[in-house]
Amino acid sequence: MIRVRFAPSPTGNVHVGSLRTALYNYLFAKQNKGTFVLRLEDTDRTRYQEGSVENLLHALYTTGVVPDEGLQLENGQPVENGEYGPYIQSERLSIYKKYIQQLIDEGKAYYCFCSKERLSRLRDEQRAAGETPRYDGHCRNLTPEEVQEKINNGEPYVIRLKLPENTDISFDDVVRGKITINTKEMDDQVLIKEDGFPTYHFAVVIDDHLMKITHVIRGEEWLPSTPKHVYLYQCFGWKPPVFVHLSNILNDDHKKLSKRQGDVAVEDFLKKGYLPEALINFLALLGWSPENEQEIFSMDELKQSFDIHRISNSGAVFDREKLNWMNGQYIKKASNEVIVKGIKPFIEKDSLIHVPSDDQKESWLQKVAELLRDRIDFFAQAPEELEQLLDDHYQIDDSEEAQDILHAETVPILYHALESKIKEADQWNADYIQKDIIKAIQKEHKKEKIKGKMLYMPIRLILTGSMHGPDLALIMDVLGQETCLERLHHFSESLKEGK
RNA sequence: GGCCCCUUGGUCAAGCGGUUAAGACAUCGCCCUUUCACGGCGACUACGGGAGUUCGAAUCUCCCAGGGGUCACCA
Repeated sequence: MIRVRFAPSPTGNVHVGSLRTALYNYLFAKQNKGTFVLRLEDTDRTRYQEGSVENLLHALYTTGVVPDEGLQLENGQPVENGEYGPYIQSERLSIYKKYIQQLIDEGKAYYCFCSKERLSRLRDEQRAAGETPRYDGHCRNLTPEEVQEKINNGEPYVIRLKLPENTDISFDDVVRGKITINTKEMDDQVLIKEDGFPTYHFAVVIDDHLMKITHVIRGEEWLPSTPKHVYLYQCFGWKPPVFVHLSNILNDDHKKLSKRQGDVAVEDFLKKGYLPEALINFLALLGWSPENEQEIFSMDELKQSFDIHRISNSGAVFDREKLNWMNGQYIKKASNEVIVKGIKPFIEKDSLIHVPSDDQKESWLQKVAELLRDRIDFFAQAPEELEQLLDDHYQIDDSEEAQDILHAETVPILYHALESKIKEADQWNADYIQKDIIKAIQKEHKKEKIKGKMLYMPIRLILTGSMHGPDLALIMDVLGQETCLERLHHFSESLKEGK
């Protein structure tokens, strides 16, 4: 039975890199009918940030990376479910206590009373001497009596792992292969901190074992410390899990993806109007590739195709352009409801866009959604795409080409025809506008040769101010009968003033 | 600096000893179209360097270079 886990710290928003790690765990579990556990690693109380658990759960649930066990959401509230709990490390202190005692009794861990000041001085000296900073083993060989005395005196202490000297420790990583590191290169890692909390290195081993985790899929920053974890498994006589270390997601400059260069939190992308499905699809392909050439994957398809053996071993640059393209693909295929829901808040927030009153709002939004679906990559782009069309203070393109079109001799004829057609229109929809207004004008003015570019372009310029834009009938529909007339008159006024 | 990992076009990447070295994004061009967008077609660009092994190497080995990660009582 496959059991995997995602074990973040509650230190803020969920990074897209973390989401990818969670996703890979989730996909691997699902395709093997396994269990995806969510555990909270909150052993550093100083870094805890209010609201991060809610944020975490929200990100996971809206993207569909839903845990089967551990921390879950029920009626909008975080709860813990499962038989291997608690799933929050700060609630497991007594468990760690039991296992650390075993290590001490067996001489595999020891008390250390060195002050942080001494340690820091030691590191500085070592660094200055060009050495790798390491603990010098000062407290490694204290007698039980000495230890007891110091404890009785109330001296603060930590508990360190007693590493064997000059011993190779190896393990197999699914994406990297066999990795061997000698204990000479390792430190007597602190297992229990002065405050009694375990460090990550200790808690992760105890919890993964107790929770029967079979595969540890995590970021590559853990690769160098994995031998410590492997050694701990050996100390307890436990079978280590299979390790899968994922390469980092990088910025354009090939540094670790960071806040400096734009959004990195899942929430940021959701807020900008990226679809969760698209984000998941994009992240899945960032570091994993399918056997065939498929690009667009639903979550179900990912569950089918995902393969931990096809995870790539080099860092991947987070290409926002490609994310945009992919999200655009999802928007094109989305239902009108999804698009309306997505664009609505952005449009309502934009003061330049005149949104019709409530009774017409919904149908208007439907039309706008149809107009935008092929034109935006994510919903936050909706306003800028609409502004040039719907802003009351729009300016008519003053380029030579545009002005030439507007001053063609057929324009006055076209103007009057258009005005009367709009006035007498007894209905208003794209179909009617196309057939009974635009095409009708073309038919009725064959002899003046009002057709093609000289038909569409002046109307477009007069009504939108721009030579570019969506299908004319669609725009006029969205603009509305009244606004079209207003703009028509506004144009004729400006013409009179200009002359 | 020590240790570990990585290295195919600008980006994501396929490739597992013999290929014209896929595909996608981006870029550019053409087509479609009233315009823009969408879509279609096409072009452009890649095996970090050097030694081996081999009849043959992007694929195997070694060295070098570059990049990244890590060296906390943070995860």
